[in-house]
Amino acid sequence: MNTKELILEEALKQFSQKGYDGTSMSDIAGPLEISKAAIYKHFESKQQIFDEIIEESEEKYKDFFEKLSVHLTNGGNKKLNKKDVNVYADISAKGLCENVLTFVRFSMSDEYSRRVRRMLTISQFQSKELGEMYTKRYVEAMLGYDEKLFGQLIKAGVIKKGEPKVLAAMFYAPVIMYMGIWDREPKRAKECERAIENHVEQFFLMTRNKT
Amino acid sequence: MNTKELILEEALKQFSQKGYDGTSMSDIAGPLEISKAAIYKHFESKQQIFDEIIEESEEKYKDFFEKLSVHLTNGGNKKLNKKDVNVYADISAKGLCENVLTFVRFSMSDEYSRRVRRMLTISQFQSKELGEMYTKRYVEAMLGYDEKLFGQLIKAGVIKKGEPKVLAAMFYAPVIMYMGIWDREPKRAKECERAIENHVEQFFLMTRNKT
DNA sequence: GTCTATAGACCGATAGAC
DNA sequence: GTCTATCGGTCTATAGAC
Repeated sequence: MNTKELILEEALKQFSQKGYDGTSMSDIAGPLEISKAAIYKHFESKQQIFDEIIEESEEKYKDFFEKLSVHLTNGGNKKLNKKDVNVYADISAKGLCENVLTFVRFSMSDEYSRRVRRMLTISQFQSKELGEMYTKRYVEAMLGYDEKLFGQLIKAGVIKKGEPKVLAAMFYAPVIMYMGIWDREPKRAKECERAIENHVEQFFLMTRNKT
Repeated sequence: MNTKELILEEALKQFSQKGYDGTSMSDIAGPLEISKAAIYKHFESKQQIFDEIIEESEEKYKDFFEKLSVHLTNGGNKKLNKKDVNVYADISAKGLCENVLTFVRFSMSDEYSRRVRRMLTISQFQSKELGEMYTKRYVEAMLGYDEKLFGQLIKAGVIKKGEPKVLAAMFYAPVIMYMGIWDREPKRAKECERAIENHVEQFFLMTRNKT
């Protein structure tokens, strides 16, 4: 790994722990055992380091989310005959659960994801752009995905009637909530993981139509 | 208002916007048109200002939440005969809605509450204590309250069966989620308020037993 | 309890040698 | 592309006059 990438990695680590203002150039240079001056051969300013971290994370996030959403985009564009509906819908219901659990497990175990999320959490009020980015990434992306899928599941009669948007919030918001506790209090990781699994399971028991 | 209180007020304003490290003593002294040195006649250090804000907010928070929870503590200890159950439960269901909407409206319109919540949001990873305080105040307090009430509503047969804890999360987590968007993007206030009202309404349509 | 002045440390960023 | 040395500025906090 070259020096520039090492700087980005260390800066993210520091920013996510102590925030932008709480992190000095020495804090970044120190653990890498280089001088502050060396950093300025790779970046114009401290702000530029922050900006590049955000930019890089945006690309990685998009890649991850595209892969995660593959099933939906397939299903959404396909016209189904009546025989297919139940099979497809059943897969979608299971897919929804697996999907959100995959998202949670990756988001909470991957150190890079955790650091970016922490950094954005403590920087969300720094600018309009960062606030909007936070909402899009950690709220609306999954919420919009779930909303579409719930729309399909309702049509297919797999789950009881309801507004897809409300259902999506009832399904996904508790997941965000427990991830927040998990981030703030890592010792409660197991408890939060179980709570999320239990929530996902109970949600489908409660909303699923008996057939 | 005396100088010490003015300093606490201005410091909270600054901390909630720019964070602890992003706020200097000059930032606090400037708007009050006093010198930095004057602040040190009232506080030993910048950290002490922060600590006193937290301490003061804890008291105010407890007072507010006690008042909000009055109905529950009455109902929880009272033994009800069968005739009372339906009346009481119906009041509780309405009370739950009114309760959470009162909480939301106050939390989002009161400038002091907004500032404390913003400050804690961007400080939640600074220490174990602040992280735990955030969870208790903005997640577990209401969640625990709702859980107890859902337990009663299930017993009374007002709403369909389900784990009270899961129901409480499905009810309250979307509220937190929309409050988060509201805080980050104030121009979406109306949209978030409507979303919360709609969620609360739909939730009871979906979970209520037909009698 | 307020001020001006300043100590002393640290900040982000640069100059110039190698 | 790394270093040492340093610049100009800001930081928290204090000293001492009024």
